[in-house]
Amino acid sequence: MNGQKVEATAGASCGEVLKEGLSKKQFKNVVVARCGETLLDLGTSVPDGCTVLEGVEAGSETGLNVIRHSTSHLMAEAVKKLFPEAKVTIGPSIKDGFYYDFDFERAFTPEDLEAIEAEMLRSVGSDKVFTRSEMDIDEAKAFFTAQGESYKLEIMDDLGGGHFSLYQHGEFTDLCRGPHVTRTGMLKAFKLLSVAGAYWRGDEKNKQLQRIYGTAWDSPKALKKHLERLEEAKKRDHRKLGPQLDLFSTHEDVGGGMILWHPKGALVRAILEDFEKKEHLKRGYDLVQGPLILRQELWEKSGHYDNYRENMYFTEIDEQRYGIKPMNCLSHMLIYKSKIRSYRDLPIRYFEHGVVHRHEKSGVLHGLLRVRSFTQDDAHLICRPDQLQEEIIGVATFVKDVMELFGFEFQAEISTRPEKSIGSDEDWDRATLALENSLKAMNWDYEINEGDGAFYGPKIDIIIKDALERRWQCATIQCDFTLPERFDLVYVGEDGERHRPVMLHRVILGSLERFLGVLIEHFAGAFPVWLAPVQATVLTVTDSQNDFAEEVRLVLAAKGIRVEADTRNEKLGYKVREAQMNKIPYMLVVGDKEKESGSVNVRMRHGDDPGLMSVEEAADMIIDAARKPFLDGGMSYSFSTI
RNA sequence: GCCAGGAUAGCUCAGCUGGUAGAGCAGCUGAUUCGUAAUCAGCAGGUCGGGCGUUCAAAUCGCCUUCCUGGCUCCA
Repeated sequence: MNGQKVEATAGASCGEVLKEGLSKKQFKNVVVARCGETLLDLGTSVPDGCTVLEGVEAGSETGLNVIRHSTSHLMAEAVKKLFPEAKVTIGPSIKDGFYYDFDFERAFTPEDLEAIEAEMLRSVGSDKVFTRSEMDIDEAKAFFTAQGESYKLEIMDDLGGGHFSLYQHGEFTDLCRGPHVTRTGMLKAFKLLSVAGAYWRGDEKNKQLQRIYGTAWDSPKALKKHLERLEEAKKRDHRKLGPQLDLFSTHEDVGGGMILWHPKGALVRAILEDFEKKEHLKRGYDLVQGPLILRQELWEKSGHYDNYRENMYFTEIDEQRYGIKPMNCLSHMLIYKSKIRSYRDLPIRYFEHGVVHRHEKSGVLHGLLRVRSFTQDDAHLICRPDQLQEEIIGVATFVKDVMELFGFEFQAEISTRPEKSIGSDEDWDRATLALENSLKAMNWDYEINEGDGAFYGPKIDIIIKDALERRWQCATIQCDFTLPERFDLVYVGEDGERHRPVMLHRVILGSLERFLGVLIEHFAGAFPVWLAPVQATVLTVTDSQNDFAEEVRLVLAAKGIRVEADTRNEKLGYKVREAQMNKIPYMLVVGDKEKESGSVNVRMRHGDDPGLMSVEEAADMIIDAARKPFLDGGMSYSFSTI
């Protein structure tokens, strides 16, 4: 750890060696040892040939993983003690904590969790030692058969191999790779959080187990901080802030996954849509618009009927079946097909804010982030194969410009061919390569998700995170060589022959609903000035300034600023508080002094106080603030209600 | 869809083991004319998510259903 040299006697344990080489304080903080890439229990003897042995600190990422994993064993011990009939399955460490899945007849209740936690604390109090042992497969099988732990037998069959390691502390022994902390006394900062159903091996067809989630840290202080962070994130939750700021609501009678947009929320949407329409036109897209329902035959032809029928809404009238669109591509292709296209016409880029309906399973609905009716900023790019890469780069650049405008960090993932898919291997390879090359040309980092592509082609997904660090896909760029085939899209080439174009599906914000949900959390409801539904509010001190306030309001409104005047018979502090809670960027206070001099006293929502200025100056300041984010990115945009 | 938990006034919540509802804020009315996060007083507001049942009696117990929440599975 400190580069100290220690003469180790043969067969000495990692713990003994580290104790020698480290100060008492340092050693106390060590949970496991590391030799090269290998993690070792402190009780394990130093392996032959290991020349550099490091101590892994409790607070490090690796250290926390070990603590969380050990805490999951601690929990399993407590569960087995309280509920001996429960069968254990798996219990890994995860981000910020751990879980363990149990097969148990009855559901665990919140009271059970309390009891389990109390039992865990008792085990910590008796400071039991974690010991590792090894068994060959027959021995191990006999052991777990005797314990009645059938899931462990299944796991061993899966893993194969002749030897298994087991970890025991107190009465509880688990099949486990390790490593673990040395004593239960080292686990002192954890909390059980929730119970949830989880399928054995993540497969819907298997039995549903009960998963208990918990969080664990290296110190009570770190635990407390984490719990506070969760509280903080809850305050930013768009499901709380949205209705609070009067942006949207839902209603039981409307149905699950359906959003009602109130005036302020609808205004924010309108601004976003207006910005996007203008930006698309600048970047060589055409605006198009298709109908909400299309005949079922069309969905059969596209393959959606076969692949996604169970997620589509249908309706019938005059003995004609219609599908409510879950995607916008069909209309766009039919627009393309409305006349003969030359190679000179390509690329063609059709853009639409398309409202789509998808019957998402009831359990997945989640605020604005997963709904059944939403608007996509959808485009279809139809191009020659030689233009494919350039088009992908164009879209990726567009995505980057927009994400930077909002200040989002994002991750890119490429998804390759899934099992259930159509098209030739050659097409898939070519398209996947084009996606990869484009991201390389953009200098983006990306991960590869093998087999995660759409059934008709590979894709790039852009992932952003919500307040609780849950990941949501927004932008996506998908290659498609199936639909051009099925719909017989063609263009006439230089050679006078008919050729097959390539199609890209892509969205930038993705679902406007989802994007707004993430935006609300990202800004904690305090939208940037250009998006704020109300940009300024004029606050009077007493009603003798009401006339002047109305004058000020009219001056700003005439310049296109979204402004209100609060002339209610309330004290100034009351009005300031309310404006602040509504996250209105500018408060323009007018009292007798301001009325006299034709000025306003400006206060900003985060407490900044630019002070006294003329009405004109205030208007310019607001307009500049609204334009700034675009100028920074080399774009320009203004939304005006006049 | 599956497992679990929940729904009481516009909002946040109280209402013990059944005796047919209560607070604060918001709203309305009045007083107050006030300088940067809550002025005071009064008034009004709920078929306790919906339906069925048990009971002399249901917000409270049981069943069904809608919606929400935490996960799992899924996400063209």
